[in-house]
Amino acid sequence: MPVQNVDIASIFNQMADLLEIQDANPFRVRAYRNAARTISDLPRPVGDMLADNEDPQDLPGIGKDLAEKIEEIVQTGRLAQLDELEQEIAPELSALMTVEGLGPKRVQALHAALGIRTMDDLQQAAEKGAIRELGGFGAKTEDKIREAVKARRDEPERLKWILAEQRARDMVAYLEKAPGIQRVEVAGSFRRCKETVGDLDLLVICRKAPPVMDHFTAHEDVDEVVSKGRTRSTVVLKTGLQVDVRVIPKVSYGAALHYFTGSKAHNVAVRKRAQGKDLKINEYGVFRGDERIAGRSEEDVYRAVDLPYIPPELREDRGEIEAAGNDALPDLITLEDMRGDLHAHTKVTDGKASLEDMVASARKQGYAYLAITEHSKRVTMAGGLDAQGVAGHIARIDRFNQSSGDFTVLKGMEVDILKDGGLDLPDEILAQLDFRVCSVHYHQNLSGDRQTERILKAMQNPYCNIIGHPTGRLIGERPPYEVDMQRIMKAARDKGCFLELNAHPDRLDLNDRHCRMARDMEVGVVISTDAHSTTDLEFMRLGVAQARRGWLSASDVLNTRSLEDLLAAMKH
DNA sequence: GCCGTTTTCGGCCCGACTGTTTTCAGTCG
Repeated sequence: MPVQNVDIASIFNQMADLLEIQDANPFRVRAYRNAARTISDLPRPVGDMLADNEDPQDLPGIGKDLAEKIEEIVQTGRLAQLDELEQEIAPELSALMTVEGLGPKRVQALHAALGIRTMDDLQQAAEKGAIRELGGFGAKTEDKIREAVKARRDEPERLKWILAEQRARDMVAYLEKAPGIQRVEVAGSFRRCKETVGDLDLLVICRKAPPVMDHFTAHEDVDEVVSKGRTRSTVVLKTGLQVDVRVIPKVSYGAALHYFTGSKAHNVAVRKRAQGKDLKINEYGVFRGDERIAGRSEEDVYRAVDLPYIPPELREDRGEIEAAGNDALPDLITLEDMRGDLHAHTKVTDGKASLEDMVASARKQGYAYLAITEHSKRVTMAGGLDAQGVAGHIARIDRFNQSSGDFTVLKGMEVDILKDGGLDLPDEILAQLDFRVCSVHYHQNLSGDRQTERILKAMQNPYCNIIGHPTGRLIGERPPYEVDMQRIMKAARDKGCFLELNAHPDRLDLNDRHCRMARDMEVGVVISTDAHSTTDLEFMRLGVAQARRGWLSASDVLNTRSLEDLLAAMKH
């Protein structure tokens, strides 16, 4: 089993945890954490990069030492220095730091004074009342630790973005009813449109803060008030979702929005840039000495450090600051750029709506075309079509298009990629369609090599236009297939095949890094919703958000083009 | 441990809230 990037990242994070407990140089600790983040952000396995003679030292935050450690991990699967460190410090201690309110110092203190190593030790000590006796700890801290250990057992998953959106809307509507409220905005990873959201960060402009804080913490769904201050409060809802509210003055609005939108890594990089110009950035503004020189809008903040506005979706410290500095930010795709949807089902197979209703919904989206891509016969559970079924499908759409005016329904199929890489319908049938989306549905747990070969084989077929949901992952439920995306993309580019960004909220597959990779490798992307109902077509906005996170412009995405250009591009 | 448009050494982002501290350390984001 080759070493995955997550394995390297996890070893570096473990190093950071243990060094931190050991009270090592905090910047050294940070170096390990930064490296872990860099590695897990990479679109392809580090092992492959090494095999291709790429130097890890070219990566940001990776120097000579860490590059050697990476090589060691790739070759041996372990890091000798971590093994040594684990002789000095009990490795289980790092897990204790995941308890809310426990950081390296307290974990070390608990270990030294009470011999606490495991979560069970911690719980027992808290129940016995042993912790409150320790210097620096008290009754309240002990209570919090006891509660935190308990709460940790059923820690909530990160919410899919679309669910976070619902919660955010509810909370914004509630806060808008607070006395003296002037403006409420959602920041954080939600605003950056990350595929999952861990907590909600809400910013508030109001006349007086205390009544807003009272209103907020009195919400009927609040399970626990974690903290409540003059300008900042945190609660946990009964659903387990954490919500932070911060009250900010108007003159600081832009600086605060920037600050609380993050990502943390992006903010650190921007503040560092500010330092170089003798400026200081915090959530209240941009300061030269004591003088506030910017902060009312985010544009002001960026302008103060000589940068153009950077859209939230790009703020991950993945090169956007450098690109902005060089005036090389991508002109990001928008929902308005989309001219049609290329993956949808009707009730002929497993969809819920008729062709007519799907078209009506697509027209409402402002589209010029919609592809109906029914399942093929192998997907029996969905009532997939055989050759005869496809003939009926084609006839139905031809008939519909005769009276559809300026709107066109495209004849597509979602063709199953069989275990051996063959397609689930004969070529002479496939030839009668406008285009084909080819997807893996079964045998999802083949080895990485076999899965990759399978998809490459499918792409050999001249009728394969689009690879549907290329990694098969279901967010939070099913991991991606083990495919070598580098090879898939290379082949897609060579064969003029497109990769789907499936916009369904459970999938969002390609992910953001894959989109970025497609852009860099000049592979065409389509954004499709895989709609099974009329309302599913609205998932397009999630797909577009993901594409923006992956730096895609309209020109990178096939279904921003006119029908003529689209069909021409499919012929290869 | 990384890094360099004043640097190969000496820096490394910044502030709110809490609890136990009587002036601040720890944690968090």
